Amino acid sequence: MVELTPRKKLILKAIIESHVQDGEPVGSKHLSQHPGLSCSSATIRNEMAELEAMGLLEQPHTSAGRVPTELGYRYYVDSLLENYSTAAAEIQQMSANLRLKLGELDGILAEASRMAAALTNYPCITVKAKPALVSVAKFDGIYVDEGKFLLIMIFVSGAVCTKTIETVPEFSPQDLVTILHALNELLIGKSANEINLPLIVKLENRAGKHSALMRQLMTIIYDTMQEQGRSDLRVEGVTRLLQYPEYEDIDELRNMIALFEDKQELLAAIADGTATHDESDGVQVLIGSENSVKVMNNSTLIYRPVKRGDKVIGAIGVVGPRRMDYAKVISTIDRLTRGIDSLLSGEQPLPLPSSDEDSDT
Amino acid sequence: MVELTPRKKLILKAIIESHVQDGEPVGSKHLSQHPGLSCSSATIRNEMAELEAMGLLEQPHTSAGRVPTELGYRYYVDSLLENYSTAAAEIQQMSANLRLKLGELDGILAEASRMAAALTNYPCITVKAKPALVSVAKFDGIYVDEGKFLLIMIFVSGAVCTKTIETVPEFSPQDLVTILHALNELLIGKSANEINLPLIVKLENRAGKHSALMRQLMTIIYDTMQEQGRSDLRVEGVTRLLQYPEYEDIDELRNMIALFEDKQELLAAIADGTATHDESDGVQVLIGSENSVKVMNNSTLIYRPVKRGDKVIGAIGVVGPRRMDYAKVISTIDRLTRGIDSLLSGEQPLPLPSSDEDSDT
DNA sequence: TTTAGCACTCAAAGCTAAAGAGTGCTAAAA
DNA sequence: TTTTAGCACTCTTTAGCTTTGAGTGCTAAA
Repeated sequence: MVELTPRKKLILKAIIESHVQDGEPVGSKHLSQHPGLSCSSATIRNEMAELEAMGLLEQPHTSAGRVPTELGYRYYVDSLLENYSTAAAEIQQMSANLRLKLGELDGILAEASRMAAALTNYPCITVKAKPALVSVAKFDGIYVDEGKFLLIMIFVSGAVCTKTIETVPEFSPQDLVTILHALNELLIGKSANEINLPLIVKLENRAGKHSALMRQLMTIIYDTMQEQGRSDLRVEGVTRLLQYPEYEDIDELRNMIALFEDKQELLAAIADGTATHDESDGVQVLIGSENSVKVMNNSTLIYRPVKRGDKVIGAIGVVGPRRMDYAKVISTIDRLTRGIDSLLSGEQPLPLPSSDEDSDT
Repeated sequence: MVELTPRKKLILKAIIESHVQDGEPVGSKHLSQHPGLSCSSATIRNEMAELEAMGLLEQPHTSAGRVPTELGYRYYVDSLLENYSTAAAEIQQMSANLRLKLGELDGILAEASRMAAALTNYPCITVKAKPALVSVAKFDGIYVDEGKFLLIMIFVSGAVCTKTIETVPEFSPQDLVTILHALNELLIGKSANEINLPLIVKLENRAGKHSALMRQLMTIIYDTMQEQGRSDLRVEGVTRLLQYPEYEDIDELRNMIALFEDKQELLAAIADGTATHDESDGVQVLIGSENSVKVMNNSTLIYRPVKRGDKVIGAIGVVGPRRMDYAKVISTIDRLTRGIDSLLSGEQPLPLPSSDEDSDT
């Protein structure tokens, strides 16, 4: 993209910011009152015509003002948008909640999702990456009550899962020890699809009179392992879309929601974006058709991977209309995910880089 | 409500069922073709006029067909609706999932909610009642890894909660034993608001060099107890409302969603309904203004309490337009909640009463 | 290079007329 | 006494038409 003259930059920026605020096309007269632009509407019309010729603006129809194109937004995000900063206080306050959830990735992602949605006022999506390999490092158990115990699975990934199991009252603490012994001896290090019939039979034999319980446990363990191994995508706060006139058309809304429910496509879009766009470390901004999903041609997806050490273990992002408050969203996602990165790496305080004057909420 | 003549009953039923299906007002001509009604449209017009005089029907405007009033639906549900029955197979199949979640009330409700929403195609709400008293019966723990352990809280209600705690690597299994000892000695049987400063100080002293950890644990334990003690309302599948033309008006939809997000009002409505309506054991049907929430004047709320033994521990319900497939929804909620009742009481198989010819889906 | 002026375009809003669905009433038929 | 056919009437919906006004592009002068 060629350099623009300073005035063109100013005009483009003003148009985008005005449009982001009220969603209306921006006319030359309105723009001529912008402080910092001391020229007549006619001059601005000329400039706008040129910006349109470059593909940065467009008109919904001849007698309307200008609206940024996808390319316009892209230029804005890449070249015109500096020093975004969020209300650091908000994040800091909420990060306390995050730290409480430490140790459970699911919990962290869920909490972060809620935070991101609340801060940006757009629906938030979280992705949990598929772990390379799922197997249990250790089984443990706690006898709770007559015939009721807690099965604890500690995975090699460090994740911990617990399931409450209810069985017959005759089931004794000693029986639990026996069963845990068997599980630890035969299932450690096995992946879900290595659990085959001979293995199950062997385990049932070890369980003696509680072989029925053992079979039930196998189902539960198998399901839990499957669940651990699945990549997972969640959407939080879909209903926030209702606020934006872009989705007042009920069909647009329905399409979007169908997309959220399908999940596969969204996952693909994110994988896509991560692969193709610049350094896959920073915040990714996919505007309109830049992401491959047709339904999202009028929407923007902004997200950033979450890492533990240097391994990507998920992503957190936000979906909204193309007309989006990019500064705010990018900054929020950036802070939030960086905060999680460092939490996960064990650094204690959530870092709040640089000095912060709050942006508007 | 006075008895209607058989023909009037037939007409009312036909009108409601036709209207439920397509949402359009029903005209006399259309109705005269109904098999079972062998009279002219003029006769039907006379009957309809009388039904309207009784307050069972109304006209959106002079030149439109008739639409059931709230009272009309009420009469239909009370007097005209017999032998509803669901696709039993569907429920049976899904009940397997339910049984897997046994032991965690939250899990059961969540699963049931998903089932109800899927079966009826309306948003489903679940309520967890506020338990009379929350206190921990026993603390337990499992040392997972260097400085990482699982804290297990067994509540007197039988609920079990686990939290993964990450602390300093120096933290040894022996330290865990010490801490559990202290917790069990000082916190058993205490309710959340009995945890005061002297108690905390005592606990921190017991923790020795890990007093910071102990303080962190107190926060977590306190929060968990609070959470256990809260009554809780969740809504699943809000977006299903989009299917129904009643909510095509975006404001109607917004109001509804705001209602779901507020929760207090909905809780009140349910408490209300349980208190005022017939035997509080069966399925409750609150049509339009019968529930006190103004926003729901055009909607219906159908729910039934869930019990363990004879104690109400929650409720599961469905929200949709007044024009609702009452037969199907009532039957689904009834089966589902009865199934859960008996699961919770420890009876093994999910009972599927009576012979079932499937109704349409 | 900038600006004022002016003719032109086109969506949005309002207005009118025609179409159509459904009713209530009356009078005749069963 | 009940049912039915006929008819005038009401009122929404739809389509087409006009008006309004915002915003533009172009031209010519500053």
